[in-house]
Amino acid sequence: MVTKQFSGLPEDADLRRADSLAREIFSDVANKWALLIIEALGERTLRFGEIRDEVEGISHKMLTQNLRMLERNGLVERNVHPTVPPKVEYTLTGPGRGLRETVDLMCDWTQRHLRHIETSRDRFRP
Amino acid sequence: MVTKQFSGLPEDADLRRADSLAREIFSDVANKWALLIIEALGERTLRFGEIRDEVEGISHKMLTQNLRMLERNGLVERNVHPTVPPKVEYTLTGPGRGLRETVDLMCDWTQRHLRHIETSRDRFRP
DNA sequence: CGGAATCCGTTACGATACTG
DNA sequence: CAGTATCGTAACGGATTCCG
Repeated sequence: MVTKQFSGLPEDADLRRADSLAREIFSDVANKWALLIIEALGERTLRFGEIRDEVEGISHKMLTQNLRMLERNGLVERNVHPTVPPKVEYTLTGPGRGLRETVDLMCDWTQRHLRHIETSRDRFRP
Repeated sequence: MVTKQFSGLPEDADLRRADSLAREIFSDVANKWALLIIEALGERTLRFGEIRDEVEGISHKMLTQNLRMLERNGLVERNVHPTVPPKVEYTLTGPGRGLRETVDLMCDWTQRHLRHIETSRDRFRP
């Protein structure tokens, strides 16, 4: 994606734009908290507090921050119920579920290689 | 993966260990630079400088740092040729190539949703 | 050329407190 | 309950320099 080389020609202008957009999105999405939130949501609709309970170790602040980012990119849908106390629900959108599939695979990969990585770490001498 | 709830029973001890190990690995791997390096390597063997040229925007420091981390986790193999000037080559290991497949999918996903995300961003009012 | 170490500004992040 | 704001600290990350 990001590894293309461009000439100075004006025709490349939109290619450059697409490429830097791709990089932006990738940077947004390729981070620990975002991926764990997406994984936690899965096919379900969860409230703010429920996500916080699922994603262990995440702080209130990081959760809101990442949820806003995911919403901005159209990967999660935010539904506010005007009740008191407030109830806010989050759901993955179509594209969000698509991304989730790749995160699933990454989690599977992690599980499959726990042992290999553990022993590799033990062997590793800087 | 990370979303399990444990009781206080001693039998859960190794489950906890595996879980926290999984989290560690996930945190290592789910970051922008690591994934871009893995993507850049692909099936090829590349020298340090070649990777730096492929992964645009990465600094000398971030590259060495992430390569060390990937090596420690057994995802890349590092080969030093004792010449002068030195020549150091990096290749994905088996597990590394496995992870790369999931990164490929994530890159594909990014490309497929460029437009959707772009318009979602335009619409988004905080 | 690749790597380590240094300096230093920027961001990430947690803790806390306050609002509707 | 969810969100915003503020503050302090720790980690990130870039630029630079020196070494094999």
